[in-house]
Amino acid sequence: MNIGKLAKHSEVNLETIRFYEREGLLPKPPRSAAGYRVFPVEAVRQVRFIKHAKELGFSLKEIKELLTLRIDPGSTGADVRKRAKAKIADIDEKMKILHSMKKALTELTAACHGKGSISKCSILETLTLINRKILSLPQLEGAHNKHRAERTRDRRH
Amino acid sequence: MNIGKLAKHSEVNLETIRFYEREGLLPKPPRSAAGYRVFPVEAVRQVRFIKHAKELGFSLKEIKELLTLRIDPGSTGADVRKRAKAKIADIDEKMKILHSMKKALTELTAACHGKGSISKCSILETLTLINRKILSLPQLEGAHNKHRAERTRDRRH
DNA sequence: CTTGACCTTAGAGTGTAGTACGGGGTTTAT
DNA sequence: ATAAACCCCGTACTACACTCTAAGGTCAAG
Repeated sequence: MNIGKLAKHSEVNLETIRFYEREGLLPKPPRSAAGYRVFPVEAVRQVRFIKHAKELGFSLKEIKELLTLRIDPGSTGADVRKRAKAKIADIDEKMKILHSMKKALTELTAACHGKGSISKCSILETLTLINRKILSLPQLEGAHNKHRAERTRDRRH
Repeated sequence: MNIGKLAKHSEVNLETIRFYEREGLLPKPPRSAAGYRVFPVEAVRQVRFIKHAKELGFSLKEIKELLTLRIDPGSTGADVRKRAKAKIADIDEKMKILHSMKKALTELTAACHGKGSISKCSILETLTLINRKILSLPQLEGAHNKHRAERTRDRRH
């Protein structure tokens, strides 16, 4: 498969393939006699993986780390497991946040059901309720904060 | 709360707050007599929401859409529900992909457990197995495709 | 044996999302 | 009353991730 076909099948721009190759996210493919890149079928899967990971907010640097998770000279199985577990933790964190967003949106659709109170039809209202539980908003240590006399009266500009 | 405190509590750069305000992701806050922005406590939640959504690969444009999901003059409850449901579908899609990535990583750690075959200790190997099932890789319409004259210029992203 | 769709490279340009800088005014502590 | 630590605005700069252009070589069809 040459580069154009790979780009089409993995649904990215052709230049993106070359860019990923330069950046080390794709292995350098063998070349035909004329110098054309010749990709194996698996390349489609790999490009799609990169694409999906990007859509989930992973940077190319992180994705590269993910893709190079393997036993190389210098890394042990234990090391690979450790790094994989760190990535799994990242993923769990993302899932938790997605879950809370979904919950907020679901409650939003319920709240907005026809004749519900208008003021409840904002995701911010819902978030205020949901996030308090899920997104661990610390209490802003407000109580013992003396030097904040809120004296915003009369001062010329 | 003024801008510095908000930035600190929401764990973003101070300039980012001003940037979000300019971009319409944060409502313009009232000002003190001296012209200082005075934010309500809820602003912390909103900035954190933006931050989290970004980490999940939502663009600022999408986040703005999420934040403005509410009944305004010109949008009905049904409309809000429709848009919320579209966002929920986006979230479900992200969750599905996260799930497959997690599965790949989990199987990877299992495969690499000590004395497993070295060649199995690559996420790419695992992905090859997993994605076939989950990430709907179409069959590349067979090797019998000698003649493909279909024109497909450009893609939207 | 030409046409047009493919491929090559180097390098320039774009869009998104911040981040920093300069030159000033304000607030608070000593 | 002066310094430190805030804040204001506008503009400029950066990093990242592409995306395009220019100038040319390759390949299959007609």
